[in-house]
Amino acid sequence: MNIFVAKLSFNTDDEGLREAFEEFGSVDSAKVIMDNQTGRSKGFGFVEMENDDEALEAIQALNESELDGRTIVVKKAEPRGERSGGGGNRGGYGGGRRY
DNA sequence: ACTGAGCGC
Repeated sequence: MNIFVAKLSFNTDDEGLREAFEEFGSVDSAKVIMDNQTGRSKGFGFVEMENDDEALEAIQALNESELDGRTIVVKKAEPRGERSGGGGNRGGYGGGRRY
Protein backbone atom coordinates (compact mmCIF):
# COMPACT_ATOMS: atom_id res chain seq x y z
CA MET A 1 0.00 0.00 0.00
CA ASN A 2 1.31 3.42 -0.88
CA ILE A 3 1.14 5.92 1.90
CA PHE A 4 1.40 9.67 1.62
CA VAL A 5 3.03 11.55 4.47
CA ALA A 6 2.72 15.31 4.69
CA LYS A 7 3.98 18.07 6.92
CA LEU A 8 7.19 16.28 7.58
CA SER A 9 9.94 18.03 9.39
CA PHE A 10 12.54 19.32 6.96
CA ASN A 11 15.03 17.48 9.07
CA THR A 12 13.34 14.18 8.36
CA ASP A 13 14.74 12.08 5.57
CA ASP A 14 13.99 8.76 3.91
CA GLU A 15 15.50 6.75 6.72
CA GLY A 16 13.68 8.60 9.43
CA LEU A 17 10.42 8.06 7.65
CA ARG A 18 11.15 4.39 7.23
CA GLU A 19 12.07 4.02 10.88
CA ALA A 20 8.78 5.56 11.90
CA PHE A 21 6.72 3.15 9.84
CA GLU A 22 8.72 0.00 10.38
CA GLU A 23 7.71 -0.16 13.99
CA PHE A 24 4.19 -0.91 12.79
CA GLY A 25 5.05 -3.20 9.93
CA SER A 26 7.40 -4.04 7.14
CA VAL A 27 8.22 -1.08 4.96
CA ASP A 28 8.90 -1.92 1.38
CA SER A 29 10.26 1.52 0.56
CA ALA A 30 10.23 5.01 1.94
CA LYS A 31 11.12 8.29 0.32
CA VAL A 32 11.04 11.93 1.29
CA ILE A 33 10.56 14.24 -1.65
CA MET A 34 13.40 16.67 -2.00
CA ASP A 35 13.70 19.73 -4.09
CA ASN A 36 16.23 18.99 -6.77
CA GLN A 37 17.16 22.61 -7.05
CA THR A 38 17.79 23.42 -3.43
CA GLY A 39 18.27 19.95 -2.05
CA ARG A 40 15.88 20.68 0.76
CA SER A 41 12.94 18.57 1.70
CA LYS A 42 9.60 19.51 0.23
CA GLY A 43 8.03 18.55 3.51
CA PHE A 44 6.26 15.42 2.39
CA GLY A 45 7.08 11.90 1.39
CA PHE A 46 5.85 8.44 0.57
CA VAL A 47 6.02 5.10 2.26
CA GLU A 48 5.18 1.78 0.71
CA MET A 49 4.30 -1.07 3.02
CA GLU A 50 4.07 -4.74 2.25
CA ASN A 51 0.97 -5.50 4.27
CA ASP A 52 -2.12 -3.43 3.73
CA ASP A 53 -3.38 -4.17 7.21
CA GLU A 54 -0.18 -2.98 8.78
CA ALA A 55 -0.20 0.01 6.51
CA LEU A 56 -3.64 1.00 7.71
CA GLU A 57 -2.55 0.57 11.29
CA ALA A 58 0.51 2.65 10.65
CA ILE A 59 -1.62 5.37 9.08
CA GLN A 60 -3.97 5.38 12.03
CA ALA A 61 -1.10 5.38 14.44
CA LEU A 62 1.20 7.86 12.78
CA ASN A 63 -1.34 10.25 11.38
CA GLU A 64 -1.33 13.47 13.34
CA SER A 65 1.47 12.07 15.41
CA GLU A 66 4.79 13.68 16.05
CA LEU A 67 7.88 12.90 14.04
CA ASP A 68 11.13 14.74 14.46
CA GLY A 69 9.32 17.41 16.40
CA ARG A 70 6.59 18.08 13.85
CA THR A 71 3.06 16.81 13.68
CA ILE A 72 2.74 14.84 10.48
CA VAL A 73 -0.25 13.86 8.41
CA VAL A 74 -0.42 10.33 7.04
CA LYS A 75 -2.84 9.34 4.33
CA LYS A 76 -3.29 6.84 1.60
CA ALA A 77 -1.39 7.95 -1.45
CA GLU A 78 -3.19 8.91 -4.57
CA PRO A 79 -2.09 7.11 -7.70
CA ARG A 80 0.83 8.87 -9.24
CA GLY A 81 -0.05 10.40 -12.52
CA GLU A 82 -3.07 12.32 -13.64
CA ARG A 83 -4.72 14.24 -10.91
CA SER A 84 -7.14 16.49 -12.65
CA GLY A 85 -9.94 14.71 -13.60
CA GLY A 86 -11.91 14.89 -16.35
CA GLY A 87 -12.64 11.50 -16.61
CA GLY A 88 -14.66 10.61 -13.75
CA ASN A 89 -14.27 8.58 -10.72
CA ARG A 90 -14.26 4.86 -11.08
CA GLY A 91 -15.72 3.55 -7.90
CA GLY A 92 -13.80 6.03 -5.91
CA TYR A 93 -10.63 5.59 -4.04
CA GLY A 94 -10.66 3.64 -0.88
CA GLY A 95 -9.25 6.48 1.07
CA GLY A 96 -10.61 9.34 2.94
CA ARG A 97 -13.25 7.34 4.62
CA ARG A 98 -12.95 7.22 8.32
CA TYR A 99 -15.12 5.90 11.03
C1' DA B 1 15.44 32.36 11.19
C1' DC B 2 15.40 29.67 5.40
C1' DT B 3 9.68 26.70 5.58
C1' DG B 4 4.31 24.85 6.49
C1' DA B 5 0.02 22.21 3.27
C1' DG B 6 0.51 18.48 0.76
C1' DC B 7 0.96 13.37 -3.95
C1' DG B 8 6.97 11.06 -6.06
C1' DC B 9 10.76 9.92 -11.65
